[in-house]
Amino acid sequence: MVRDLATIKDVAKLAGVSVATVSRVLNQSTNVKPETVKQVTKAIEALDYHPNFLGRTLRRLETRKILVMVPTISNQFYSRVIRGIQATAFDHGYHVMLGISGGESESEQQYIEMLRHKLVDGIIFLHSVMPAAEISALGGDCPVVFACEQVRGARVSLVSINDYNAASEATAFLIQNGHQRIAFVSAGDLYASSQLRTKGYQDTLKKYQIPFDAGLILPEGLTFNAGVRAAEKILRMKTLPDAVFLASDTAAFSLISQLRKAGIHAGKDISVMGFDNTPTAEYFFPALTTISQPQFDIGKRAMELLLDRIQDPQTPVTTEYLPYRLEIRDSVRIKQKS
Amino acid sequence: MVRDLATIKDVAKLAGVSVATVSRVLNQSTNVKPETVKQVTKAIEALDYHPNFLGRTLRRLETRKILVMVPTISNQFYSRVIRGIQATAFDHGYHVMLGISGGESESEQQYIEMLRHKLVDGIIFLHSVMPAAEISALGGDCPVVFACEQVRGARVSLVSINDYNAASEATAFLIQNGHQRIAFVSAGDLYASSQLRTKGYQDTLKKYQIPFDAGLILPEGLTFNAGVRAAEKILRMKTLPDAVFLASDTAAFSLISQLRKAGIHAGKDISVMGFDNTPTAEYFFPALTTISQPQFDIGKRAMELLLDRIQDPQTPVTTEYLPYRLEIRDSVRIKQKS
DNA sequence: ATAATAGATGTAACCGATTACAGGCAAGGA
DNA sequence: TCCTTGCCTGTAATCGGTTACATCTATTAT
Repeated sequence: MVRDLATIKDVAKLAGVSVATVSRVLNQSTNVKPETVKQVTKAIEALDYHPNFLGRTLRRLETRKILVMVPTISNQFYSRVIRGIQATAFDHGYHVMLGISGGESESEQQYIEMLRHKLVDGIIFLHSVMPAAEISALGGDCPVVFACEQVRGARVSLVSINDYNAASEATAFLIQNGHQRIAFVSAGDLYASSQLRTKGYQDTLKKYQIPFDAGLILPEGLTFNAGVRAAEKILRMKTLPDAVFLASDTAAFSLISQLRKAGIHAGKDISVMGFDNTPTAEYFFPALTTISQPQFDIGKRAMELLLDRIQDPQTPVTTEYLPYRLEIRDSVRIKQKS
Repeated sequence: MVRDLATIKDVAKLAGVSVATVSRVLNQSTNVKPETVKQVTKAIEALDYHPNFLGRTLRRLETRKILVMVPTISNQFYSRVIRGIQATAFDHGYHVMLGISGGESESEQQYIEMLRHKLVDGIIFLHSVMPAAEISALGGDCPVVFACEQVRGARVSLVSINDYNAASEATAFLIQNGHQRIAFVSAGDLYASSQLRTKGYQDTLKKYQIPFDAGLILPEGLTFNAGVRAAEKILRMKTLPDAVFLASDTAAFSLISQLRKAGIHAGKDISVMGFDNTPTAEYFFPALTTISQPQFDIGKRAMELLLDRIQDPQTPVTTEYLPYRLEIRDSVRIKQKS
């Protein structure tokens, strides 16, 4: 029994007024007699009437919904960012929808279409596969903000940590603690952040005059499977690296696990450095030394920037780097001072 | 520079036909001269026209979008279910939006409002805080399916594992392997699945004539923090339990970690059984013995049921239990046969 | 040759709201 | 008494589509 919802017409009829008057009551227009307001309000309650979003949006061009585009939700990293977005959105009367693109262009386009047609007021990208030019164009037309992940050369606002600096610092930390042969597992050129992290790693090696060995760079990805594959490759190396630096905690977990099966223990026989500080990192064994990103704050700030752009599309494009922190736990051997 | 999108009128004007004809071309109506189709198609391409969702939806009452309502995405458990939903949705030309309710009624209501107003064609609930009566009413009016988590007494379709049987089997497994004092960490009465698991645990103890100790039930929740709290309580017990059975892997991870800090090693000094088989479980140390749910298939099946309901709202309500599996790894001590 | 039929297209109502504009009415000023 | 003013409310256009119905033309049957 699909009971049709009451429309503004039904309310108007019951209250004995025109639809315009009902609409005025709904939108708190001033010029309505208090008596009429009461009539209409009564009718609204009697019919359990709720304004239809579509009709309203079609006119108003405002939905008070925003979309967050993520490539996947398997990576724990995103959950705290999204919480930050959501909390801030909620404070401003906005709702958050999540679009999972799977890193596929077609899927991503469909969600963007929603923005173009005002089914949502804006999008926060946690990742995108679109070319920079397209992103710049979209950002010129619609409220769009990037968080965590940038697309090189795109003219859009960004909230992130400085991936280059963070990776540099992590690498320096490893070197300062006596590690020389440092493998690096990243997502290759898929993610701009990954590229930056790779560059930070390489430049820091150079800075410390450690010869660069291309064989130590393993562009396996950021997933559990990536860590498994990386472990296989590492176990096949003639000499084991002193340390493995991975561009994601997730990959670090499975790598550590696989190495352990081969009798190599992270934190003792080999050092492992992660990236992201996902919720599991502190409970893993050994507790994962990693780069902690202010995920919640990144989300919060991204939402704030998006709200600015929704209010005034001409808001200038900005890039904000938030502070990261090296989270020292047990998976990296520390050189004893003294 | 907000460039307005082309509308159907613009296309009609450029092609020199009426909007009706353009609409017919868009919707592949048969009665259009091939020549005219070509004209219109050319105009559509020239203007880079894409039909506006809102206008269309307002008439058609169909969006080809569905919503998945989750309490949180911090729990890894959901990601594979959602992947199953998404893959199936995609195969049928549907898009998936994710609504994160945070377990809050108000937030949940807003998303339901989207369904009521046809902003989405249906909802798959992975959790709900609504009372059963309300859910039944909603299910009577709109396409709604529950997955993984049920609400007792609600008349809606459900796809899940049999939580009672699964918990019973897990408990029996612990007992058969020599565990007598078995603590149980659950979400209390918050989740129906949690209640069923608790009952399975209790009934199995009785079946094996193990005296029930209410102090061994710890309704801390399913999160990392829940595991930490449970560990604290367990460490304060006069005699340590032989095993801890937790209603979520997530809580199991942090519990194991906290116990280790106190010198108690899961799999050796104490057994730990999880529930869900999240992606991390196999890489954790010790690898987590847990109940594996067919998450992907649950999602897939839920989406299929939802599609049935979207096509024909009168489709009878069903409950489908999918097979679970006890995933035996290293966190539970096994009694040696022989 | 005429009527019936099918095919192609246009007209206009409609979905559910918002809002510019106009009209009605009462109060106040000349 | 008549006109102006302001408050309240209704009419109708509009947003961007879809679609029932009407219209017109060309084809076929009789």
